[in-house]
Formats: sequence, C-alpha cells, structure tokens
Amino acid sequence: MDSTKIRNMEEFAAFSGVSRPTVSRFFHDPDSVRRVTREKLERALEKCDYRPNIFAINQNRKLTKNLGIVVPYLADPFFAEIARRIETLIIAAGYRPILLSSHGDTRLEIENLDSLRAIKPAGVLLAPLGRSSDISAIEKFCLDVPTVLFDSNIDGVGEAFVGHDNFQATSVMIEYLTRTGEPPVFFEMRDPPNPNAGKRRKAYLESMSKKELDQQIIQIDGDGWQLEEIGYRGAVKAIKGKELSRSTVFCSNDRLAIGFLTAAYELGLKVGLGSDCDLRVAAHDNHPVSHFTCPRLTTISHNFAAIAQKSVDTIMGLIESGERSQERKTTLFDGELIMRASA
Amino acid sequence: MDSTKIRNMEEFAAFSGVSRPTVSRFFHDPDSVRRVTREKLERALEKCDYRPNIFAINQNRKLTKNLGIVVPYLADPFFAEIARRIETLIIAAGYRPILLSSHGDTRLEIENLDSLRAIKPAGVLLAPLGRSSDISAIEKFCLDVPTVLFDSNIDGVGEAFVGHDNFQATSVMIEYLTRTGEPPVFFEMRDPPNPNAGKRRKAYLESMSKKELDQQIIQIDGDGWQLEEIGYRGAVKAIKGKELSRSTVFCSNDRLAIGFLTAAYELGLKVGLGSDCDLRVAAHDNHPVSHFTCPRLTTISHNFAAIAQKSVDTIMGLIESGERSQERKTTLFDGELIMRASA
DNA sequence: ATAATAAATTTACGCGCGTAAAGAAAAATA
DNA sequence: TATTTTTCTTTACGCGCGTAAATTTATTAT
Repeated sequence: MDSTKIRNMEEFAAFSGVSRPTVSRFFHDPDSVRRVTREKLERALEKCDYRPNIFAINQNRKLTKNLGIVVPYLADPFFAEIARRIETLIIAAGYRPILLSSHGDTRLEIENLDSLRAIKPAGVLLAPLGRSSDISAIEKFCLDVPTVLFDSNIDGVGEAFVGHDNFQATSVMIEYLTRTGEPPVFFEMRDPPNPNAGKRRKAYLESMSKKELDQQIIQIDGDGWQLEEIGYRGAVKAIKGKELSRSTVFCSNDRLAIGFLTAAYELGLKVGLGSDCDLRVAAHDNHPVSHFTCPRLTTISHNFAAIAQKSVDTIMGLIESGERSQERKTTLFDGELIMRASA
Repeated sequence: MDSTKIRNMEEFAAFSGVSRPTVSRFFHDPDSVRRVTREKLERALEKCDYRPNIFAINQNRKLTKNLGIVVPYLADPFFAEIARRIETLIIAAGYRPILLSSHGDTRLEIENLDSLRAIKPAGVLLAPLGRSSDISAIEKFCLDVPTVLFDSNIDGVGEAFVGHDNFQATSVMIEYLTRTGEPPVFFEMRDPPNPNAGKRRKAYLESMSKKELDQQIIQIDGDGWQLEEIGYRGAVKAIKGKELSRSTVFCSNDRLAIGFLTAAYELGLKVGLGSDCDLRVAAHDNHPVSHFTCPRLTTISHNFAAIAQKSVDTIMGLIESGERSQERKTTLFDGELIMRASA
C-alpha cells in the first residue's frame, strides 16, 4: 500500500491516470470500461485502498443498492435463520442488506419502514407482524418502494408474497399422525399474532373433516411473542383440566410446542411414540430449537432455502426490470415432514 | 397534510418562513433556535412531511449519527437478545443503530467492520468472534473508529470492554452446587470459539482448588457454532463412556447444556434435584431457551440490562467528549444465580 | 490507408445540505 | 431609552460524486 492518502475520486483519478468520469463509470460497472483501462484502475486500487464515498453516491443516484429486510421479531431464531439466509443471498447479488427487527411492536414496524424510506432502498423484503400490523401504513410504503412480503401474508399488499404452504403442511402432518396413531387435537392461541395461524386452523378443520374425523381445537389465552410461556401455561391448564380428548396434540407452531413439552415433562407425562407414552406432540415450523427438545419434536419444516431464494429472486426481478409487477403473485413452498421422537 | 411537495431544505425554509441555515440548525438540534422559531417550524412540519436527506447530511458531517453493532452470531438468541436491548437504548439516545452479524465467520466480521467504516459511524459496539477473530484487522479498525467491545474481550483492543464476570459467576455457581450436592465436573469444548470459555475453565479450577475439591474437566470435540449438537455428542460419549466422576455437571454455557439435557433424556437419565435423579446439570448464560428445557436449566444469568446500558453509556461518552479514553477500562457485571429444576 | 465506430477526456453543472462570515433584527439587560 | 447580547438572515463556498455535452483519441471495419 502506498503512503498516498486518496481523499476523493478526483485524487484517485489523478493517481491512476484516468479521468474522473471514467473512474465513476468503472465503480458503477467495471465492465463498462475498456480492458486496459480497467486493469490500470485495478492496479491503482491495489496500491492505495480508495473507496468511493457511499453517501455521495447514494445522494446522486435515485436508486441505491440498499435492500431492506424487516422481520417481526429477530430474537426468535426462526426469523434469525431466515434473515441470515436472505442476507447471504443479497450480498451475493451485490446489494447491501439492511436488517431491521420490529421487536413485535406495531409502531416500530412503521418506524422501520420510515427509516428505510429515508435511505432510498432499491427494494424491501418484509415479513410483517401480521394481524397487528398497521396495514394502511404498509400499503402506503409499498406504493413508494418495491416490496415483497414473505412468511406472513397481507392480502393485496406488496408486489408478491413468498411463503409456506400451510394447507399442504397441515394435511401431510395429519395424514402421518392419523396413520400412526390417534388423530390430533389442535392446540393454538385464541388470538394468534401471526396470520399463518389462521390458515393452519382452517387447514386442520378441512383436513379432519375430509377424513371424517372429530375435530377438537384448544384455544389458549395469551398475548405477545412469548410463545413458549404461553404454550406452557395453556398446556398446564389443558392437561390438568383434562381438556384433551385424544392423546395426540398438533400445535400451531413449534414454540407453543416447546412450552407444551415443558408442561408435559413437569406434570410427569411422557411424550413420544412408544407404548409407554402418554402423549404425542407435533407442530409446525422446524424451529431451530425443535431439534433439541425432550423429546425431539416431530414437526413440519419450512423450506427455508427455497423461501429465501424465491424472495430474493422476486425482489431482484422487480428491481432490475424497473417495473412494478402486473399482478401480485403468491408462491408457496411445500413443507417437509420431520419425523422425530415426539410423535 | 398539504399537497405541497417539498423537495429540499430550501423549499421547506421558504414554506415555513425561516431561513435555510436556521432550518439546518433546527434539525441538528431543535433547542438551538428560539422557541417561536421552533414552533413555527414544527407547525410547518405538520403541514408537509419534510425530512432532510440523510445522505446529504452524512456527507457533510464528519461524524454521522450512525452507531454500529456487530455480534458474532445473530441466530443465537443470546446475541439477539443483547442486541435488541442495545438497539433500543441507541434509538433512545437519538442515534441510528446498524446491526450486523458476523455469522460465525472471521472474514465476514472484517467485512462488517469495513462496511461500517464506509458509513462513518460515530462509534461501534463490537462483540468479537473471539479466538478466531482477525485481531490485527480489528485493532486497525479501532484506531479509526471509537469502538467498545462487549461480551467477549480481546486484550488491549478497543476503548473499553463491558462484560460478564465469569469468575464471580463461576464461584457463585460452584458454591451453590457444592452446598446442595456433589461438587461439579466441568463440561466444555476442547477448542471453544469464545474467550469467555477460557475464563470459565480457569475460574472453575481456581474455585475448586480454593475449596480443596477434586477437579474434573471433560473436554469435548467440535467446531463451529452448533453448540447444542456438539454438547449432545459430547454428552453421549461422556455418559456412555462413564467419564463422569460425579453426578453434577457444570457446563461452560447453556447451549452445550441444552445438548447435554437432550442426551441425558434420550439415554434415560433423569436430571434434577430429587433423590430419584441421576444427574444435576447447570450452566452459564441464562440463554432464552434455558427457561424451557426439560428440566428447566439452573444457570447463571448475565446482567443483560446492565451490560447493554453500560456499553451504550461508554460509547456515548466517547462520542460526546470527542476524545479517546486515556486508559482502556474494563467493566464486569456480576452474574445472578437462576435456580431451576436441573440442579 | 481511410472511414466508421467505440471509448476516454474535458468541461461544467447539479444533488441537498453543513457551515462560516457579516450584518440586521429581536430580545434581554442596564 | 440606550446598550449589550442573542438570534436570525443573507451570502457564499464546499462536500464527493453523478452525469450530460462536446471534443479528442483509440480501435475496428472497409
């Protein structure tokens, strides 16, 4: 590295023996200059680590290379995992991911969108809070910024939705559970924060009635994102109150199931497949923690890889075409049954 | 809202009847203008939602209001939780948090620092990867940007360190375990990615020898951040190989313990305090998941709130004084014993 | 070789705001 | 009321880069 301190593009142009507009073009797209020129600049770059000022760039371009990611609750490893995958794909595409969490708070979700708007992102991938989202504010945002929703859908909002097929997933699990034992009772929050929950309930009812099986839904109280605690309390109440009409429980999501397993353990119920077991418990999501519950949790995995890839591909398509999509497209990926010890 | 579209500060100044430099001062600090002027501007703001262009602001200030947060692995709820708290405090202080995860990757950690450097942050809060960090690169970064380390220390790097007192925590736990049962065996990775692990081992050895108790350390193989899986395999090996000289196990961290509990469960060992139990298991961190293991995990909590607060206070002090600290200060907070069912 | 094309250079302006200096106006003090 | 102090306005320049137009130079085709 040279001792020469380059302060701006002007100086770097002089240093490398190329004019400034050409340097500007080079940084925008290295292939837009002749090969000899490019090599000259690359050699200069090795001698003095100059990088264009990102603020000056963004100020003068209508469109930045920023790509926002907003998730409802980053402290939930499920969202941390999907965000991690999306981040990686965005970086690979040459964009800059800006990851924001709404921390389960409606107001913060809108604030996140506002501060994204301020940095003129090329696009945004949004997993909304769901039921508690300020839908009209999100709609307004989507008019200004190309936005793809993922994980949790809001009808008609954003350019597209990419998510998990709750109906397919539910029917696969119910198929499995009924084939290997008693048909399941459905265990969920009375007032779930996430729209997926509603679809899962509906899918349970449909699947069960198609098989002409008795439906039972246990709806538990609770509010917020402390799902394990809510699941635990609900399970204690349901077990002690002998509310379970059958010995198989299908939880609306893994985090509720984690609480359920804790309750069963503490109440001395053995969960699992064996003939010595009192209960079978299964759920939805293949949450990272579900690998290590006691017993390990049988669940339906989201296709994390496909959802992340399709979300990024979709927003990239919108950005690079420069157009809004003609029609809002919904893409759902099949879940995969993950058989473990709990059911 | 007025239909008038304000495009820049010039237009907003004209609209509100105040000169542009005064408007600029107002946005920098509302209290730096006279009350009547401020009120005039606030009224104007309600009529037309103008916000200064953040890129133009940052380009012209040497110092932005950006504050970087870098954590080693955001998909670990422990870091998600501490990051969440820090973010909240930073926003409250009127700064803009930029949260980046190194995803357990040395190269990405440096890339994160590089991209932070590009946005001229006022300061950075860094929880380094630890042993695998590129220390000289981090040192170089700290010369340019005021940086406070947290969670995991690198001697002499950064302006200050804020963390957890592993020695106090260890001795409290050992005190508790020996008072209520057999003294503990220490369970850890042979090659832990985190420097806290080294301190915990040392603290175990010191505490045990101070009490004139036999020390036993079980070091398990494994690499990377899949700590539960590593803990699980190590536990299976240790239990099947009858390596445990005593019935109390003190794990280097909760995530290893989660794997340990899964192994114990699958091998039919009952973990807990009761006389019918085979093992007691305790650990470090009060990881969010440790609330819901089976049995619930006895552990030592980090003082999340204090660590987050002190980290933010320290970096704010550096920023607002505009100076570098004379001497590197280390602040450690006591852990708190969280007694649950596992030990 | 000459003409046609492609690429680079020079020149110049604009983006939206920070900020400094000098003077005018308003508020606080005497 | 006169004086001092505070606050605001006017004017002007700079930040680092995007980008357009006109010109020059290099490359390719004829």
